[in-house]
Amino acid sequence: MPDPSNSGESLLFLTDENLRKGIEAMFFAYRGFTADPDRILEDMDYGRAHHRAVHFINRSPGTTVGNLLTILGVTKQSLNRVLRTLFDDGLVEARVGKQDKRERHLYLTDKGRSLERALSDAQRARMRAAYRAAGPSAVQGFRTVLEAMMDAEQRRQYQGQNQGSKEGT
Amino acid sequence: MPDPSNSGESLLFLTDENLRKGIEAMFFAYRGFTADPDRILEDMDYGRAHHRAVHFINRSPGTTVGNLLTILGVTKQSLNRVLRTLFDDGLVEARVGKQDKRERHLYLTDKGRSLERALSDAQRARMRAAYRAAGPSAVQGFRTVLEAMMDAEQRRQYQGQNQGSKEGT
DNA sequence: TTGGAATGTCAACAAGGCTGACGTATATTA
DNA sequence: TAATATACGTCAGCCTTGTTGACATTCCAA
Repeated sequence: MPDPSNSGESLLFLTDENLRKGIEAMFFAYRGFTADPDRILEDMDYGRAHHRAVHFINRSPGTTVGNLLTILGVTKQSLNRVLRTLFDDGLVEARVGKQDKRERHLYLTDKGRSLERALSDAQRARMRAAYRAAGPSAVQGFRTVLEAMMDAEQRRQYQGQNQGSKEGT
Repeated sequence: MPDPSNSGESLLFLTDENLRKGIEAMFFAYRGFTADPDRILEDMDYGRAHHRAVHFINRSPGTTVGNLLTILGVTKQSLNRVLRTLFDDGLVEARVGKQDKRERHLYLTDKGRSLERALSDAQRARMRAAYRAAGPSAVQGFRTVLEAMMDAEQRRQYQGQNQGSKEGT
């Protein structure tokens, strides 16, 4: 809660001009945000889609294909194309579920972990530089605004790992 | 400058875990950020690329094709495909430069302005809600971190409109 | 046992990136 | 003035990553 006491006083930060600035900040910053991993990826034969898959499999080892579909918000056909190349290249392995044998639980292999490491090192380096330059309280604000910008569904994914449907692994 | 006085004390905000959270926040928030305009666009035959073009032409009326290429960071072939449909549909018009007749200066038509308005209204509404929920100081931090996350080149575009090469219009 | 869920896969398509090559004004410079 | 460089457009072809639709398999649960 942002302090509703100053009604009319400092609502200046809601100016259209300020909002436009925020919009462009998102646009330009997102470019920077993806630039470093993109450079690494284009040397291999991978793209951003592979990065996302690898990231979330690393975050929640043993997650199912269905979970991943929900998080990434793409169709299974699209995800499957990406996963297949990751299987073929030995970066990800799928184990048939013990309880439910229809499910495939996804894990990074050593090779997969090492790619993940390379990608996230690069991305974290930029994030760390930005955090350091901005300072802790700015970071706090950064996270607060981004969180408020998400759809409710995404916010749940972001905050709780996941809660609604199924518990990964 | 973030206050270098607390060395070692509150550097906790630079944790890998915190950075990972920031990374995912960017990912999920960007989805929300583009969701509303995307919904409008898919009803017409346009995509995000059209949105970006329209946005920046609106921001800097009379900007040249070359300027737009720099800002958007795409190839002229890619931009041209988008611009052509915008011309054909009467959303954007190009005027031959007075000083340099090789240049085309881009302007939104009334129709273009009305699409731009619809798109940016939607996007601003979400941004406004996020800003309001987060409060002014969070917004300050949000902008600071995003700015620090940009490449130097993009930061120049973001801050000064543009300075290095050519003055738009 | 039967319906539906979870998954995989084939095929076709579209948007929007990219490269390379070429053409045409127009400007600038030697 | 002639040569070169710039701004822009366009044709052709390629790639990634998204989409829909259809269909098969396996398995859970009522």
